[in-house]
Amino acid sequence: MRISKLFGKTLREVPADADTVSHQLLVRAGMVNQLGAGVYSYLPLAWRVLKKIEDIIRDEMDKAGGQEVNLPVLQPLELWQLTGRDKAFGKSLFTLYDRRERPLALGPTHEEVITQLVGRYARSYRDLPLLLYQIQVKFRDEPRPRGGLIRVREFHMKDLYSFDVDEAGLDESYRKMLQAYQNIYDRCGLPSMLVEADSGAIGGKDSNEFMVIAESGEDEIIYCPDCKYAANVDKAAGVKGSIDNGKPLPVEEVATPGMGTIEEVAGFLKVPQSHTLKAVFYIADGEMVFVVIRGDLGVNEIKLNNQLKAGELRMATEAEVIEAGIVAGAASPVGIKGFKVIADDSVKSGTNFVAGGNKPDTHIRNVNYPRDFKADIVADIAMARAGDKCPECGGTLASTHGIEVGHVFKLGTFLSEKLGALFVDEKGESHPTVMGSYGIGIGRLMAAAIEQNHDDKGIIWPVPIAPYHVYLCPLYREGSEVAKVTEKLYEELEAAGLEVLYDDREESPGVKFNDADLLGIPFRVTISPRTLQKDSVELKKRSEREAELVPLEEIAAKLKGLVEG
RNA sequence: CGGGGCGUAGCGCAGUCCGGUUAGCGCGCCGCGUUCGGGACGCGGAGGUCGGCAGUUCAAAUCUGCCCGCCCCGACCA
Repeated sequence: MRISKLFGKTLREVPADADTVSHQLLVRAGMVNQLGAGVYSYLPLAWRVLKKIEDIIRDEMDKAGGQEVNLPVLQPLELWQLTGRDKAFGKSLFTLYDRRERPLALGPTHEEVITQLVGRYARSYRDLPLLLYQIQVKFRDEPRPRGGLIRVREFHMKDLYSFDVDEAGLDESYRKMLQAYQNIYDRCGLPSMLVEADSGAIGGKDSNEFMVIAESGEDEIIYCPDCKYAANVDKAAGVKGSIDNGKPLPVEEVATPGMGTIEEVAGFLKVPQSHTLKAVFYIADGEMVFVVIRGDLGVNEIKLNNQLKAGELRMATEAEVIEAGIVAGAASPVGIKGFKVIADDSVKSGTNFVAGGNKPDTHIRNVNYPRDFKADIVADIAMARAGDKCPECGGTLASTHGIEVGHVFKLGTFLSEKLGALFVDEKGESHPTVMGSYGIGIGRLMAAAIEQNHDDKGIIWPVPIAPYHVYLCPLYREGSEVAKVTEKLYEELEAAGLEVLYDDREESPGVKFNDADLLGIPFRVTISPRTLQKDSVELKKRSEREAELVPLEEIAAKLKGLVEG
């Protein structure tokens, strides 16, 4: 490809509304253009990268036994109402009406469609297992698109769905997909991390995410440096450690004038925050919920809602708390009545806690569970943090940030039951298929690759997903052979099967080199009167500082070797 | 949806507070010439509903109201 003909233009200045590195570089390189919030056009260079990623994914899906299909984006809303997931997705579901006023959704994912489809065709255990996938556009009306391609409203996704006769089959399909995903990230040159995850709106039981570690990542990951344990903070279960406060003592009221927050109370009474219990209030589907947790810990709302299973969960406002007759600043589970009480299991981690007195300016010492208060539910609802102990090996947990580039779910049978994806077993009995679902965001993967591979000059593409292999860069001089030799070399390289971006513009060397760096093509070949004096060209890897001179007749073979790695 | 910021040429910005000539600057773009190993230079040129609508005024990019869009921080997810 000759740059003079390439659609797209590099920018010298950083676009004002991009502050994520990958976003800035994609725009500066002339690869993407924003149309609206979370909606982008992909120019030729970006599209080549996306296609390369897709090809790698396709290859791995096919190797794992997947069959590619293509499902409708336009889906009757009715189908979503059948599974109740129209509510789970809520406003993220793009809906529209056809000319007969019938409601439709733009597919945010395709479980409903494919489950119904499989129910029609796979009627026997002999038809299973099935692994069906597609690479196609998805629509999600995200509350807040951000970070360029990191989080968008229209995006390309590979989604695969597995259908098995039983749990053991699902486990096997799931295992195959984990391996295939690992292969995909490896082949894209991206180090990925497998973490435990919450299943969110998709639903289901086990769930894992693949993360690419990056500063700009939206997700916090809690992991153990000593073993394999790693989980999204939404899901992570840190061991909280116990608080040794001696044998349970009788409760004792203490005056705490003006002390409202845990910090103030603990400081005033000269006890660590971990020796206190705090009360936090939520509204779950309109009902006040009283949450108790050790003073040094934070509530993980996702874990909390996994206990409550509320449609809408939010913190109560101060007004709501007061209206409920709760003494803000000194609220306590001790003696409280008329609320659903959920306690974090940290209430069992020690003795003789300080808790609120349910009277203004009053706290109580020596509160012990379950002697002094009861809870409707006691479960882990705390936010795990670095420094907690690993639930697997007891090591000390650490935390980092990551970009979620893949998410897999063991769905089970709740969708196949609702949508009638049933099969008949050897005995002639009918059962719902056991499902799994597996997604990779293609554009996000590209953005993650840039986040992971760049420097202050631009992108540094891993070879397998680079838009072109070679940046052919002649430095013209009147009366020299450069133009002629370059044209010949261009043909030779292309004939050798290399993908060449040929900078045939009459620009100064600085402009060409800077564009080469910005675009991040892995190998730059410079031809100038100087190199031709030695019948050579200059070869520079984008990932390295130094260049080397390579004889003209060897360069094609050399590049071929480098690209094929 | 809550909080913060922004909207003037393809991109980056000034001008707006304090209304007043043909609305500027840099980059990029077009033409000619000189340059050429890390974003060269000269000369000439094209390009703008000042986000939109309404209002105030002799006069609005500038003041007022309403609306729209975009970015960032929080609750959601590939």
